[in-house]
Amino acid sequence: MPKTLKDVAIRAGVSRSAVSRTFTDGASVSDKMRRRVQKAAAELGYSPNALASSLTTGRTKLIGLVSNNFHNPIFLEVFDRFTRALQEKDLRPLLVNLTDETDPASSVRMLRQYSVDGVVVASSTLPPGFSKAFRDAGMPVVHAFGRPTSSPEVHVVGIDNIESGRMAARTLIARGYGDIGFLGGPETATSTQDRLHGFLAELANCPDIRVRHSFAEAYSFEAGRREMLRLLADDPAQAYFGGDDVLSIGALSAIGECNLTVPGDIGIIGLNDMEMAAWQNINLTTIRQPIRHIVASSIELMAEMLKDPDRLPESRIFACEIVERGTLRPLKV
Amino acid sequence: MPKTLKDVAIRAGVSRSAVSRTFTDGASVSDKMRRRVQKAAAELGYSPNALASSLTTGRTKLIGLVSNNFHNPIFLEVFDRFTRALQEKDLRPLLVNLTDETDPASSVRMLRQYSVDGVVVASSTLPPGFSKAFRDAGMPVVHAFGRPTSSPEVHVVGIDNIESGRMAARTLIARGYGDIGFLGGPETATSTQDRLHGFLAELANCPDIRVRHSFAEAYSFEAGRREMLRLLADDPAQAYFGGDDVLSIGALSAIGECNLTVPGDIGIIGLNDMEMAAWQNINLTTIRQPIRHIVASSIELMAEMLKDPDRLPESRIFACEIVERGTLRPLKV
DNA sequence: AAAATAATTGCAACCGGTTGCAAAAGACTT
DNA sequence: AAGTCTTTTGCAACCGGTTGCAATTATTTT
Repeated sequence: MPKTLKDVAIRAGVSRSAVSRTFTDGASVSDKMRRRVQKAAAELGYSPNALASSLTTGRTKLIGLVSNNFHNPIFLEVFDRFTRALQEKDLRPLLVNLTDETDPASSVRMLRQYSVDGVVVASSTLPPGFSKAFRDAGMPVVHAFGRPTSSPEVHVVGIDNIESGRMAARTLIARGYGDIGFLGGPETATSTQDRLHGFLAELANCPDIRVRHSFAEAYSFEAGRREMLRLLADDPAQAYFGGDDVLSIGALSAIGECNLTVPGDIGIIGLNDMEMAAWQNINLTTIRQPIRHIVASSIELMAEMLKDPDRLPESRIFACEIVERGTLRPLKV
Repeated sequence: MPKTLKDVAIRAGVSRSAVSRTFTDGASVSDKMRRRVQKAAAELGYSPNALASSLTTGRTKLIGLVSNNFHNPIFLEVFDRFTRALQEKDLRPLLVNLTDETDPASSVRMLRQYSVDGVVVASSTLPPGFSKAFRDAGMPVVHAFGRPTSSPEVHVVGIDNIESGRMAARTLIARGYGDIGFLGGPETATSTQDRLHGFLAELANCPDIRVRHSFAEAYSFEAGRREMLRLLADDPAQAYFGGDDVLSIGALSAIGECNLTVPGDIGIIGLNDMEMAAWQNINLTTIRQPIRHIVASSIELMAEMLKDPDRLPESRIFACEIVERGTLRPLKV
């Protein structure tokens, strides 16, 4: 049913190459020819088949967007930004939802079958080896929200989680808390590990502050809530650094359920600054992760890779900042 | 770099057709041949190019997943379900984020260029004509969360919004509210219109109940909050049917900001029953939209269309149910 | 106005697969 | 062992485009 190059060529009474050329920019076509072809194409309602052309050009403009974070509301923002950024660059997101069952090899195979031009992995919980699998299969990869290192094996864009852990610790120290907890996300996530590491390192200078840490099973409301309930049942700390915002909101809920107040009885600081954190009935003090910059930079990097696939892997690190709201006691003066 | 059919053929010492046949099921190949080819393929790390094959078979297994709801957290659940359901059926979601700027024609063109096998439109706010544009371009379409009608022009899967409006009204009546408001989503959305219609129809039987209605600009926290603040500033009703859950949560926030209590001073009932509605610190009474069934049914329908593209358009309507939580006063006994 | 140069066009091969058809190979009869 | 019926295999054309190359046409130069 859909019209082809040939149909247009016949209608315009020219060669197929001529038609092809009017639809590929940079090709040599006279204005007269172009107009003639465009007229015929318009009459037929022709639009070129991107997949067929990919066969010869070797480019599909398809980008695999791979994530396992379909339960953290912040990722709706992330997907929104990624899809828009890709669309603006005339690229198309082929979405891959990594469930617990999917094995890495099969998603690699799948994306290869569709000859995606590149892969964006968006996750702070996937093991680092994961994105390497794509690279090893010869695809340009950018790991957004990954763990930046000084000698990265794939491109990584994200924040310095160690530093953000320190930042959280400093914030809590400055507010005079003497008994502080780290309520982390899943223990296996690099983001959790790094944040804890920085957190403890900063507090190592403060021998008079009591510090403990534990982990929730996921970056989720329910996991945060459950872990906080557990903590509350037995001698909780005065303030916690929650693994991320949604987890912290779960913790807030737990605190409320126990009829304790925030920040009166317990303080919380989250991480991400998702839209919800600013909701007036949540009003979470948090560390802002500059999502828009991370996404924009990831896509920019991807665009660079498409031009030069041999570009050396690089880490791009963005700074975080404290967003002061209502879940920590005020700064001591 | 990636290996081709030909490479495998040479390595196995057979014809290209033979290789092709071992990778298409239902083709005639002897076991001996199949094993031989598979061995060669494995040695080379070959995997067939889905796009090239789509050229001759006319099927890409690509499904356009089109939405404009990238700001409503419920859609993360929706995307999660859709992507998984598609993956299970060996279909790939090509995500299209409809922003205010994108015109329908361009997304139609885009999806045609990628020869998607079908299009799933997931939105309760898009005008009905939108999905028709895809159908007119010859693609199988399912509009999930659309407006079901008795003579649909495309397949529609969703709830009966008129009935859900009635259900909300009945619920509020049963609780003895004498002054009731409809705090709708965007006025142009079919879902808003239908819900209001049902709501008013049901209340038409109760002349002694005062009824008013107004609209928020979007199904969003901020829009709900703003509209509720406006309403609170001047003689608010006793209870409201909020356009959807996020919007209702925004309204709850506004109520809290004015130091009023829920359900003491004002009652709220939402619609959707998104995960967040069950969060203990929100605890929103709402009408559950059976998302999982809507999604599953949409994909099922899409699969049917792929088999029989001439299938007549049908509406599939799912029932909603009240989820009783803490934002309405208890039922009178 | 002829020669030299540049821009445009069509031919034909190719991208990586699939598939109808006829030839070749196997399996079964008798 | 020859003859018949199936199954398997390869050939070659095709899917809808792109592109190097040579031929053609237009433009400039002298």
